[in-house]
Amino acid sequence: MSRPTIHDVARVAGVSLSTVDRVLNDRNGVRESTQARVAQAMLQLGYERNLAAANLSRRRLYRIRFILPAGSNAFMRGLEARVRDRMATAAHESTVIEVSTVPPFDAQALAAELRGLDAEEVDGVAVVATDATAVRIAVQDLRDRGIAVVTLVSDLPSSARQHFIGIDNVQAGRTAASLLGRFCRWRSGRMALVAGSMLVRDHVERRLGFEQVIRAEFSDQTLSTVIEGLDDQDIVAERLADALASDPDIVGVYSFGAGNRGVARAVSDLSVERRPSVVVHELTTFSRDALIDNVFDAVIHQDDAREVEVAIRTLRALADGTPMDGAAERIGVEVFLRDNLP
Amino acid sequence: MSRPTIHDVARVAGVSLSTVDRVLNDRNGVRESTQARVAQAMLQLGYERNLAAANLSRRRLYRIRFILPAGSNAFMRGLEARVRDRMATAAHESTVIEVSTVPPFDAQALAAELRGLDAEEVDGVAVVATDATAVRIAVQDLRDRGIAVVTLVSDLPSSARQHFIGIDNVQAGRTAASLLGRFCRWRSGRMALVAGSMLVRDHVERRLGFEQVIRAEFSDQTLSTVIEGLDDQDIVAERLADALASDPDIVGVYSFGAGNRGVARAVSDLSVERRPSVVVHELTTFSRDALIDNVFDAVIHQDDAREVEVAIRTLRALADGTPMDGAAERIGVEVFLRDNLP
DNA sequence: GCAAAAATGATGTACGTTAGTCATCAGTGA
DNA sequence: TCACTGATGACTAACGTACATCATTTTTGC
Repeated sequence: MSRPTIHDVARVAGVSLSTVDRVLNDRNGVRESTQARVAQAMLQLGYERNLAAANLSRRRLYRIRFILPAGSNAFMRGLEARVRDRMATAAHESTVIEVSTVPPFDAQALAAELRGLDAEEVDGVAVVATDATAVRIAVQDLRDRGIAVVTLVSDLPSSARQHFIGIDNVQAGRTAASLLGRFCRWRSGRMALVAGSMLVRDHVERRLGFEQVIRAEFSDQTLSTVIEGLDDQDIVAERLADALASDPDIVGVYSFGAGNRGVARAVSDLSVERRPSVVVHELTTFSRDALIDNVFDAVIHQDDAREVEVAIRTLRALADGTPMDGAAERIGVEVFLRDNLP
Repeated sequence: MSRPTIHDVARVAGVSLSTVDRVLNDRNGVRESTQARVAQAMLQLGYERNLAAANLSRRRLYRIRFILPAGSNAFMRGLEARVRDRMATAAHESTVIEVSTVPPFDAQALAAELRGLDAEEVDGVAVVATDATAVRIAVQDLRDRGIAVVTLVSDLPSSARQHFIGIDNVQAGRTAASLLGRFCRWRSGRMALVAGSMLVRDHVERRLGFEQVIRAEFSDQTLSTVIEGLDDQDIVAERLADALASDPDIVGVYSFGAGNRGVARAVSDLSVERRPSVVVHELTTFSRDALIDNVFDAVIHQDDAREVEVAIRTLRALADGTPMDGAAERIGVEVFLRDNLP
């Protein structure tokens, strides 16, 4: 009828409740042979521990820490807002969420923050990683101290982090190229790229993916040099406007850093026939409006609320030792046009 | 420190545990004035009942029934598979999922199935609705008997269902047009539409959305008459091939019913220069491969696994009387190109 | 075959809530 | 003043698990 309990396991294995408990929470002092008998009984009954009851009994709290870069980056501030939104409902699921911010692009500061975490106070960490050896070491150290670690938005490859929750930026760049290539298939010309800073790994990957696809699939399009906008809308506006003025063959623009406002300004000065197709990153109130006004053609997006949700679920599962369905929790590269806006 | 319990509420309100319990589970026999005192104490403490403990105590089971159309429709069979995938893990969350299928497009059969549901056996129903008055009445009847109802994939507007979980098909059609319009912006011509059966509400809506956007935004494109493929790949292949042969101006194809294999066959016979841009619905192993082979340009998709997940969460929340975050649970119109495939 | 050590059992309390029984008390109408 | 009703409190067992303590049994080493 209903699910078997430890009582059933004890009965079937012919041992006492205490022994089942000892096996289940692997305390010492149980003979191998009886352990096997208990395990066998569990298997036979299909016993699975009732997590709700267990957590109630041991007053378990999942203590999760988000570590995000400080600063004015709109995406990060949005992400932080999503985390804070989630804190209230997390309480109902006996999880406590804390957020801390560290100076952006500062590996030492991040590593120090990670080192400061205490296993007595934190079960798991979701961190927007800065790619550096100091950080890798700090992550390994956290794991050694029994703290679960997932990277969020920016990965830290070949480190001890247990999962990465974010989009594949090469794929994002490829997707942008796939869109722009099709948008401009029947009027070949040049594609302009607007980067934030090419020092950021994510941006390098996006560019890489973009160029891969343009070269392989849309070889009648050429690539112009990359405009570095430094994530500043005024610089973006100026440099992109210059490029568009001096090169009338630009038929597509892919901007993969911040500074969407600058892109919009540069583009909307042009007459409609001369306007390039434009693909940018991150859906915000601004980029949304720009889509509706037909200034942008498409926006590549990652769902920050979902990333937060998945991070929490993943860290809880890691704390419980529960398996996770990786496929279901995957964060995809989303495409928004003016007509499928949420 | 930790969350307040009913004990705290009792102490603050100056009443016994029993009385708090009476108020909480609104049993009768509590004076208005004391009810108010208890309510006040809860407010003051920010008390929120521990659902896990409550459910443990009352051995609550969430019993959820999915009702899907039978038949060979690939999307529905995929959906059913997702539901069955979810059944195992649902057990850990004290929810029991059942599935039943009814003859497709048969309002009477669906209504009868709904009528047969007993509130003693089911807490909530997720139903792929067939749009008919008999079904509306049956839904109202379910609600009257205290059973929660959500519609899945196909809505039943102006009925008593509490939520709709699925995509907006007008939006899906608009999105397809937005894509195809941009894909073909620099070579105007004719857009071919391939429907399943125009008797299905979803298909009507998709066509509507598509035509809206083409007319309003891409007025240099014309629309050819709709090809009815009857969700049969052979018919689709034949009729679409005919249309393409007789009308060399077809630059775009939007297929919004089943029969993707037929579309692929008709299109891939053409030389590359004459090939139209193609947008179809639903990501499957087949449409996935067709994207990779550049036979299809884009696939409009709804995430069935997510729909199942959201349906379960929604029905549980309805059973608990817990509020739901509608925005977070929204099902969006997804766009897949060959480069952002999962 | 004995003592020591290891393994197991028995039992109780707790987690926060539900749900029941029974006793008590204040207020009501007659 | 009596009997009655409605409101309230006190107490208990349960849900499935964790964890601690102490008693008892079995196994080991010699």
